[in-house]
Amino acid sequence: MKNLEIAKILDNIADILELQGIEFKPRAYRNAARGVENLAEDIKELYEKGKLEEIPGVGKHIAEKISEYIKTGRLKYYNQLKKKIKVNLEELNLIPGMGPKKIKFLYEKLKIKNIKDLEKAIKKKKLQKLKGFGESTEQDFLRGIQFVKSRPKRFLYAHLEPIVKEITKQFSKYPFVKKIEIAGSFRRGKETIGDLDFLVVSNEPGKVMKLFTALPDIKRVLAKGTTKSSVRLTNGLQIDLRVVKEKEWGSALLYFIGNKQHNIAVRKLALSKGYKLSEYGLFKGKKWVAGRNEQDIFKKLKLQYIEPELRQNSGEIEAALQNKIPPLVTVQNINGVFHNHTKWSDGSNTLLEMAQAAEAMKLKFISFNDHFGDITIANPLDEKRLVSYLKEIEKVRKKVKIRVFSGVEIDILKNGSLGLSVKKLKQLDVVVAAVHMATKMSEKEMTERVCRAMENYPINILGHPTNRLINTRPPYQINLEKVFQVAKKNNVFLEINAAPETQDLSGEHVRAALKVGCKFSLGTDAHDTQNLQFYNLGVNMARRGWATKKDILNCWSLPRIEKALKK
DNA sequence: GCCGTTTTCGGCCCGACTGTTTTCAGTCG
Repeated sequence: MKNLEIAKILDNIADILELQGIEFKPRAYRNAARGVENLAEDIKELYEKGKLEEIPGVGKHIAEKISEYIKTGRLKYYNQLKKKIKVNLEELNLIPGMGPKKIKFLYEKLKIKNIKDLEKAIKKKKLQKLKGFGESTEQDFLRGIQFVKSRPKRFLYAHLEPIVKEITKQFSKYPFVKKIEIAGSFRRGKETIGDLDFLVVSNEPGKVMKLFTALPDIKRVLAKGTTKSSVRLTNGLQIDLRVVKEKEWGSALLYFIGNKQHNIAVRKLALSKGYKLSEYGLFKGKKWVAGRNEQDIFKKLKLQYIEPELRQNSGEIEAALQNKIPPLVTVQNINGVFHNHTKWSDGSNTLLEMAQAAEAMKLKFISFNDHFGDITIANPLDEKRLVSYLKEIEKVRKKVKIRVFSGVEIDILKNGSLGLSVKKLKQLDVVVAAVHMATKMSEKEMTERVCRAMENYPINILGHPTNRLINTRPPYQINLEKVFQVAKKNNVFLEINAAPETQDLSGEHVRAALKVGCKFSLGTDAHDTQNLQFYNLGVNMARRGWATKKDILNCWSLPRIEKALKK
């Protein structure tokens, strides 16, 4: 898919136009970039159908440019723009506090083209002599350069969850903190988080600011205002906190949860209905009409309530206008978890310990799927050990009150076959099949490999369908559209793998698969008892993909699950 | 360059914070 590639080019064009001081056009290109980015389908298909102008933000001229790029692999307009500018925009833009105006000014005055030039100029104290710049600007940029060079990757949701809970708990203790909630991408349940955004209601914002800027592990206070401050922790994490009045809570939450594109779209909708929306409330002229809670604002705008996970301006507003937002699956809907490992392969707890942990978590079932096959690094089961494994599971069943499913996570081999016969696979409750090795195939080969397995073996669940590892390993090349269709046809549940660094399928993929009519299974892929708790991450992905409890196997009743697993 | 329940022309989300100023431009979210 060229979607992201094209979105990036449109963004770059916007950057260059902005640098040239052109107004509004950059915004048009950015809107188009967001439209392309949010597409659920391959842009090439739209191009072939002549439907590029149906993309939000794409009109006649941008459609022509996209066509040219798809057709020829090049874009004249973009190349000409790039020739005109001499600076490394992308690089300089990364520095906090550096924007198009300053980049242009610094190039005109000091011929600064990139970070290296900037560093040199600062060392020679050249910047502070310029109008509008000073010594502290120099220091800010220097720190910014350091930050860019040692830039932390985006944080995993699971790694920030304890910090979010701790800060919320600590702040709630103080009587001057009436309310505190997390907003931003964390609240939207994204798999990775850039920074944390907290929202607080208090009559004494000064005290809150003081408390906030005195958090432990702060490396630097980035901004300290009367109602809004930012800090950076020693681990590189930025945290923003804003204090609002009780009356503004709803409008502020809406604003702070975002995302930005969603906010802009809602504000535009408000405008079209004669209102003005900001973090301070919904206004008719100068009159405040709503803002105490989010529901009031949605009601005034004649919108169905939109769950935070859906807020990214990818159709949720249109759906809410027609009351078509489905009831999203919740953590409480999850009755049990699939795809768990034990000491029998590469896990670190016994079958019994894992089952007891699941029972203690009030789950109604657990499914054991230790590795089977050639993945030697994971100490896989073979046919002989599988017999003992199943006997052991039988013993565990007598010691816990929850349903214990037997099964394996079996490798999908290079040619699309599995290392166990159809007959033996049918004796297992739950067969998870997944690709683990020989992952560097072409898209066509990989797609055929996975589809062939689903067509020829009694597979219940296709494990981690793209095999990505966030921040570490890209997904393998595979035509998911095709995989979804074959999965649907063969009644294979698609896994939403909930392991913190996996979270595969992603929300976007879940949504695409739902459109095909697929069903899902939430797998914890736990390798110890601690990891069992992370099924909420899978729920995040499911919710971001618009899934309801009807779409997720884990939410069904046990008799219905057993029936669905029959091969 | 895009878009339309007042518009095919004339708008384009909105406000806080910072640094360098003395009233504001630039950046950020």
